[in-house]
Amino acid sequence: MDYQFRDIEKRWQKFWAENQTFKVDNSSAKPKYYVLDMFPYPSGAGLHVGHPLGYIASDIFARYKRLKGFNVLHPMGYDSFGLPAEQYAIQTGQHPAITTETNINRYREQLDNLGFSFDWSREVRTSDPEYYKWTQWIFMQLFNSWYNLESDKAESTDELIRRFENSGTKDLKAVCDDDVRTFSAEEWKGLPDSEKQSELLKYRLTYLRESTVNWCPALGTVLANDEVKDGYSERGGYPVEQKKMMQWSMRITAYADRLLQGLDGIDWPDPLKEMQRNWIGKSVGALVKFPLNSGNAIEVFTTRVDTIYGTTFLVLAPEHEYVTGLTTPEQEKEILDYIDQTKKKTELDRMADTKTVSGAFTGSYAKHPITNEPIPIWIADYVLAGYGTGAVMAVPSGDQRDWLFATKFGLPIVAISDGQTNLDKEADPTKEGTYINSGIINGLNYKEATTTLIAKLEELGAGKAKVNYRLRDAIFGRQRYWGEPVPVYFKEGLPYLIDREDLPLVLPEVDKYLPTESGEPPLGRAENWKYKNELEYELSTMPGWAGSSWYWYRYMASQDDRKQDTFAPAEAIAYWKDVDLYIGGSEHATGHLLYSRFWNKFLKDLGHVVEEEPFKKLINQGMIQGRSNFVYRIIDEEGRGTNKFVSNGLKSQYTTSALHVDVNIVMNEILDLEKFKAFRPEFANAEFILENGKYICGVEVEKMSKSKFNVVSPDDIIERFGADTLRMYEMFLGPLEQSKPWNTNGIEGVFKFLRKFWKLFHDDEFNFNVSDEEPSKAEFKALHKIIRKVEEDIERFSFNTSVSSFMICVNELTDLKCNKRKILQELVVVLAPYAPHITEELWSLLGNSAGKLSVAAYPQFNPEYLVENEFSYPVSVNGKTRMNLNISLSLSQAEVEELILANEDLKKYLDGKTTKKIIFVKGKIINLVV
RNA sequence: GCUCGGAUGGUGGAACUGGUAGACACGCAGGACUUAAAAUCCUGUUCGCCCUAAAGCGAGUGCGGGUUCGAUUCCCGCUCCGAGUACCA
Repeated sequence: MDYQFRDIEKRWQKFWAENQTFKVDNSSAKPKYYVLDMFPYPSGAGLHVGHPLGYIASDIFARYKRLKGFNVLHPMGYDSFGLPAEQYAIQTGQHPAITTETNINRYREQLDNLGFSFDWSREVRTSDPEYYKWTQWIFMQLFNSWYNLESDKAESTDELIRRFENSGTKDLKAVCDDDVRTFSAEEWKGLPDSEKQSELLKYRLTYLRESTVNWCPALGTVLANDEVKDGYSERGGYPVEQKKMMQWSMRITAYADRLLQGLDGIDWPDPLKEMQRNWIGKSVGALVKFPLNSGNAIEVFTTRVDTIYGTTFLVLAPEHEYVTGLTTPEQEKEILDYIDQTKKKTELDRMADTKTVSGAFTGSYAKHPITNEPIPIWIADYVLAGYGTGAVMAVPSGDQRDWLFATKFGLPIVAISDGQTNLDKEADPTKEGTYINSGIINGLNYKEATTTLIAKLEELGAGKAKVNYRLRDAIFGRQRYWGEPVPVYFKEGLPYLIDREDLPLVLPEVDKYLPTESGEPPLGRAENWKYKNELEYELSTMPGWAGSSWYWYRYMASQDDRKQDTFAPAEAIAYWKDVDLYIGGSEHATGHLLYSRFWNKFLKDLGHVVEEEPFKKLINQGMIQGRSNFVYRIIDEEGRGTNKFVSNGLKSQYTTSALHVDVNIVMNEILDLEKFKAFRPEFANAEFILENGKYICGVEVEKMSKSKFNVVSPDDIIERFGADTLRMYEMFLGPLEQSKPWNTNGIEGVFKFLRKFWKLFHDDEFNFNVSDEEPSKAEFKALHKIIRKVEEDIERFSFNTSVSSFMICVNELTDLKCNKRKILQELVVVLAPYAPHITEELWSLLGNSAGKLSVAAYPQFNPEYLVENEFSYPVSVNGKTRMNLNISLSLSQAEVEELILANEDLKKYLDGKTTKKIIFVKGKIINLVV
């Protein structure tokens, strides 16, 4: 029979499901390998052809590793809490759980059609109470932990309380809020319980605090920094403003340094690591206090404490809390005007306008901490309230922004190093040279000066070394419905954890998915929803990233394991350890991938998991963009659309308007006219101006979306060509990491390849016909070339080149008319990860036991079949290739040279010149230098 | 501005540590089979010049330089495209 892909694929998908072919055990004599995909949010639109790209790659890799003798964990699940289902619920009143369930079923069907080797018995859904029970449990662990800087890890708050009881805050080194109190053991013991609790909250790794947050009025919720892009919400694109609110936060800053350190040891793409480094934004410097007459001091952060003698003014952010107190009556109008002016600027204005220098003088002075000289205090919007201390010491000779400011306002610019040049034109931040005009550091170099100054400032009590991070603690509450309830209740205004036995705290039913009339989050609508029937629960839910920050551990728990009272049994974690290969998009660089590393480190500190980093190797698959097709409708003189359409190549002769046309009725830019008339019935009688008898469409790359008619569904492709073709074609498109527009042109090449492959096993009448004869040398060579090539390609994730190589191999075997079992059976195994259905079918036709292909042994590469004793050398003269010569590979350089110089054909290229030198690289090239 | 990535035929792309640039596939052109179409198969296909053809000559991997016997690959300078990020003190 001809290659009946529809029948073959359905049959094997059913077989795998019924036999649980890909179910994996938590113990095995084989080495483990964990291949993970970033799990999808099940959106209502279903999968388009771009989504499975990464899944196909990971599935090929997982199947390959199985053949290579690994026990492979390859699971899939759904990140099923999130905004779209809730927005839909607001519009329609339908419970998000129902929408989510429908979408998941649709996703599952589409994924199944692609023939993935997932172990579905381990599926997770973040919105399932049996799953989010453990998300809540982790939240409780964070609540009950603090970060001990001495041991450099998280520890239980019980331990902290014990310390307070024994020695108060003496010698305590902890990551905590700025406003913690110092107290003795006695003082601690004397505190009322409520004050103890409110003090402890300042140390907890998840805490409630009044802070400035990103508030999105349209979504009615706060957002984390990574959910805001250019002042708009990432989801929906609504404006975001700053607002002070009481909010749950995660003390991720405690892990800033470990998050940075950990990047060095993991195999991730460099751009992604760089993004995380920038996001964490570590800068090493010093905190310096400039005393005020009032007895207070202005604290600044600087990375260049060595330039302190060059400080000629201080600049505060307009929002700085001291501004009002420092403004003198004479300057009051100017300052108020300036603050007013900056307030009017939106975030976007401020970003766009970085050229204009502006500011205002407060009229007050601070004292230089070392020289005691008066330093004028200015305000300017180039200093940001949210970074460092919101104040800087301005050193115009060393910092370009300070230089511009000083030049504009006529403030002095003092050189501080003999290495500085051109100070009349610009600042010179050099660290070369020795210091001048710099008191105690005159004559010293950069390193000496820094050490000396820090020691001096510490002695004076005026400063200390300090590492500053750009990373902020992550806001953890969302004023939304469709998320995990926070397992917290309130008593006298203070938060307390619910009992562990009460987990999961199930999301209550509400009448509407909107805030209450008094502005409370939707959970405020739940009736009779009280802890122990009397105490208020927290009404915020957790953000989208909560459930995805630990999900890879839940996959380690088998269905049986999930009956136990743990998120994953210790033995399972000890066996699977971490993810060996993680494939997903780079858009999660500063969100999911950072939070996951944070929670992983935290769970490691508490001894629940074994590895410091969760994802050993990570690959970002490229985004598949849409590729839109257009038809051109001719516009008449009155500007109205006519019933005529002109082909792309002739459109310049007319006035036209471009209309999107469904890409699925266009092949190689040629429009199927009959299908077009069916697609747009109002143009059923349209006339078409053709070129060469064809209507050629225009092309543009855009985002894939329904409104642009450029969505290509995997279901349609599978119906026409089969899943094996789709899998191989997606790989064939180009390097995995590269973004590219989807283009179905060319898929037939892959389909033809699979048919050709099928034909190797069949005679002209399509009878199965495989011979047991001994293969020829050429046949062995073709096979072993592909064995080696595919192995090399998979190891370096170059899937597109292996598809080409398969084509070459099958072309060669077709030319050789090879139908030898010894060759074909091994080829079936090598191709199996890419095209699992057709290979399963042929594997069983070859008489092997059904379904065992996925654990067959990967063929052993034998280099002997590739040994050549002759090579056709390109012979070039002065680097220009002139001819090819077959020469035995056993000859020495001297023998080859002799042969070359004796060659008559070559003489005409030498043009009578003498050969100066012969370059001979064995098996590569011969080059004559004349 | 800074950081990172990229630029190769009509198209997607290949060339892994410097060694025959354009593999593989699409498209296109021509041909075979067929009453015809579809399917399949065969031939050609970087560009330019010369040419009935065979063959030959020249240019060629964004641009300009450099290193080298030899550069798509390494170095320096630039242009354009994409991503991230931003008065970060």
